[in-house]
Amino acid sequence: MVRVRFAPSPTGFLHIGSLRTALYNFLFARHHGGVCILRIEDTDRTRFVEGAIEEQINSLAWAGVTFDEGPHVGGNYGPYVQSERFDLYRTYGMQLVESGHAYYAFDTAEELDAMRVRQQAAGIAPKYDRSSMRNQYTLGEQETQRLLAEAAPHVIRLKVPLTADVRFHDEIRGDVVVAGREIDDQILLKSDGFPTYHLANVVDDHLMEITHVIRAEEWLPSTPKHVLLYEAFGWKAPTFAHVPLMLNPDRTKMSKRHGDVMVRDFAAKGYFPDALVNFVALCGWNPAEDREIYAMQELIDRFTLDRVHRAGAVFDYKKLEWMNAEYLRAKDCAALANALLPSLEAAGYTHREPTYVARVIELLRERVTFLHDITTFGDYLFGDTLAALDQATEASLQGDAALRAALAAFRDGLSDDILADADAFKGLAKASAEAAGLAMGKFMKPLRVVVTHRDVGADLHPTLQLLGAERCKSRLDAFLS
RNA sequence: GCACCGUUCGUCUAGAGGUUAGGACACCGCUCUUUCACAGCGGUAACACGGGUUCGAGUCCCGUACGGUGUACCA
Repeated sequence: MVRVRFAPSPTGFLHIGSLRTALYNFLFARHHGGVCILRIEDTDRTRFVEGAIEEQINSLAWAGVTFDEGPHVGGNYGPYVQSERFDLYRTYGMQLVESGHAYYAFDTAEELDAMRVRQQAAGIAPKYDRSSMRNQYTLGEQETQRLLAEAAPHVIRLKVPLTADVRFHDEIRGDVVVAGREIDDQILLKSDGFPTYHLANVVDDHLMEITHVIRAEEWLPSTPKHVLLYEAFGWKAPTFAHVPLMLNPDRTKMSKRHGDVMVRDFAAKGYFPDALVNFVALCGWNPAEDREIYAMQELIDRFTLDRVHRAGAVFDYKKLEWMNAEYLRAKDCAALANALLPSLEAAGYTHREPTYVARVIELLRERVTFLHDITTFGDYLFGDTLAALDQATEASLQGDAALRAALAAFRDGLSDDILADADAFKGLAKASAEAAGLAMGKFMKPLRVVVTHRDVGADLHPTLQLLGAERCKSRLDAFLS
């Protein structure tokens, strides 16, 4: 049985990169009929943000990523919040001390800083120096016990075997080998008693029977420590898969400075969740087909780890926009109308009967990226108070006698019957223009401007048809008067 | 600095020794459209570099360069 987990820390909103990691876990689990687990990694109390857990779960749910086990749904492997598993980590950490795989260290932050400064000055890699710092080995058993007895602040560190290489297989990157001498004696239990990520994730992944650890590439360098921990405990390590990072245009780790990066930002901007999921799924993975649009179930059917790309992927906002527009064009207009209704009401528009709104959407959606664009793009269809025309345009239109004559003739001939028939509409427009000695091009454009106060929009005939003869006439009258 | 990972059009990618190196976004044309868009058609544009291995290398090996990540009592 495949069991995977997405393990965010509650330090803020859900990052788009985290969404993708969660999505890959979700797709992998569903593809294999396995279990997808949400685990909260809140072992750093200083970075905890109130409400972040709920916020992240909401973003995930919005995107359609759901969990079979987690703090919000329960499960047989709980609790799913690490701070509620506090005692567990101490127990396992001590087990390692007893078996000789970990040890006590008493160094202060200042002493550690000094050590690093020394090492950098000497041109060597900053790494805990087990033989010169204040720890169980340098202090001796007696002194260690004495310090512990008087409750001196201390941490538990992993005793990394210096001689052997650590090797593991990554499903995406292949075999990875790191020399033991390169690996730091990582702190396992902090002086506040909380575990570090490294201890907690290994203990929990084992206890929760996680089979595949699918996480971001930034974890690759610390994976050897985790492998060492599994070995020290005598546990079988899960299969690792480190997915590539999502990048800024300058190829650094995706961050705020280059645009929106939080899932809620994308939602607020008007992206459809299925479009965002579709896009993000294809950012670093693809099923090798000549198509781009995939529904969630289609992603599930196709998702495999061996098709995850190895290099980081620059996040292309332009392509995301294109994809959102694709979804906008494909969705059911009645449903879209329902979704648009609240903002139409908020904007105070008068014409917002659902079937009418659906027809407006049908007419205009080919021209916009977001559903809410239609609110402003089609304002002349929803309301009868038109956007102000700029002075120069107004003046030149008003000053054109031939145009006024043509518009008047058009106005007089207009009826819903005429609008119901494309040929009849065209005939009327043509007759009106010609009678005033106007070329069609000199008539149709101004007609659009006068009726909609905009120079771009959908085809004029269906637009006027949607408006109805009455509303068209009153706008023409307003101009002519 | 050191460790690890990576490198195919501007971007996302296909490619698992023999391809005119394919698709998508973006960009540029043309067609359609009495507007803008959509759509259709067409175009510009890539195997980082150097050595091997091989009859043959984008594909395999080794270097180099460049980039990223990591290097915390953060995850």
